[in-house]
Amino acid sequence: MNEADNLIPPRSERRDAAENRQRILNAALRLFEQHGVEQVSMNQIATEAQIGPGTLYRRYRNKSELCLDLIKDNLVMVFEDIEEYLEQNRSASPKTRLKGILTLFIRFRETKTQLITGVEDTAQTSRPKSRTRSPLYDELHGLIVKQFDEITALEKVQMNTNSVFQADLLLTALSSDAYLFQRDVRGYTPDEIVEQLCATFIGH
Amino acid sequence: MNEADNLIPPRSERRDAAENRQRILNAALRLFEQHGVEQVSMNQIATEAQIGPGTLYRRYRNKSELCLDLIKDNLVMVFEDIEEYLEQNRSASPKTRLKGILTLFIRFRETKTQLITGVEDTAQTSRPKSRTRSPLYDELHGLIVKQFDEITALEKVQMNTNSVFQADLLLTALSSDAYLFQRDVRGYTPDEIVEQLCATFIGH
DNA sequence: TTGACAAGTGGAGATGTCTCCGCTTAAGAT
DNA sequence: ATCTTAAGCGGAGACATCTCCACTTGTCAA
Repeated sequence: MNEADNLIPPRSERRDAAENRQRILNAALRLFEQHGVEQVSMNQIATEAQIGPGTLYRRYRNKSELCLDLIKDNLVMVFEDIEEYLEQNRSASPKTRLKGILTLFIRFRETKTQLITGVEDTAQTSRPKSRTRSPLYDELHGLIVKQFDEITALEKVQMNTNSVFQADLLLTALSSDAYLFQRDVRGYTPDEIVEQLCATFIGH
Repeated sequence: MNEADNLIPPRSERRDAAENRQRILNAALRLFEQHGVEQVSMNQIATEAQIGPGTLYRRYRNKSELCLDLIKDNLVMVFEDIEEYLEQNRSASPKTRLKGILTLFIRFRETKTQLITGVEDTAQTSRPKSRTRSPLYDELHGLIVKQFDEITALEKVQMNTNSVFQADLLLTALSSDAYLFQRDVRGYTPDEIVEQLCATFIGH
């Protein structure tokens, strides 16, 4: 069960609905593990969960949302880890702390590569033009902006670069597309990618 | 007709095949203009061109390839423009030239936004895992790497950043996803984006 | 011309996404 | 217990991508 869900809606979930939710999650987990996230269709998940396609789509508008639900808990944990790290390294330089954040995030990324790619794949037909990013994106973005701002404040030199822009750029480098390209085609290890990113965004 | 095509294959195209190619291109152009690239399906294009779906897919494995064919000529022109620009600014600093390249490319990008997005959308089912990039990508990438290398050579300070990595990063910022996010959500103008990119990759 | 055959065609159909809507059922009110 | 009702269900079906393969047609050599 997902405790983060019942915070906003005061109305409780119907018992049968809750059961179906579990069936879906279990079925998806099973199929993803067996065949890989990309290879599994919403149809298969519905069949495996023994529900109709309509029921599946009522809860998750597409595979992307389903994947997100499957890593939501882990995502929350990562942010807690990062928060804790920042707590314990309050005295460290912002540059060090930024590197710490990146390392933590990429470590997580590596453990959930397939699901994260699944989350980002919103190649669906009915598009509300998701030009906008998720709240999760915004949270990580905010953390990074903060580090950039502290770096800028520390060094007298007035950077004429915008922290928000830089953070966006840094985060697109962590998207599945860009990240896996660097790792699998360019052949960098995760640590080397962190290294390169730090070198790019915070000189030497 | 597309003169760039007949360079490699010595075997000529059958007459009826050439005609169908034209029908496809014309139909696609018409429908794209009328409804927008995203809204048009391969089926619609086949119908409009009065050919079977199989014939369409024989020539273009997906909409992405079709879009690429539709801008290939323009793409070649952009590279010629860039080449010419570099020619005429041989004496300028590499930083200036890099900015020139970016400006030229983004200007082109703005004129073909929809088609470029269409090219990048490879959300198809049969994936040979297109982790690799196109030759077009590689060409632009090479140009940018060259500028970076010249910048590094000029300044005594040994950058511990890899030009290849930096060029990749710069180019992901020019992908539809990232670029349109900056333009439409963050609200930057094309020129401001160039400005930010320059500020990020080549200090002040 | 004609024959052979590679190249090309088209549409049926497998599979997938996603919606619509009539039917069912859990849950609070009476 | 029963009634009401909104939440939930599920499958038919619209529409999309993409493949397969029996059939057709240009093209080239003889």
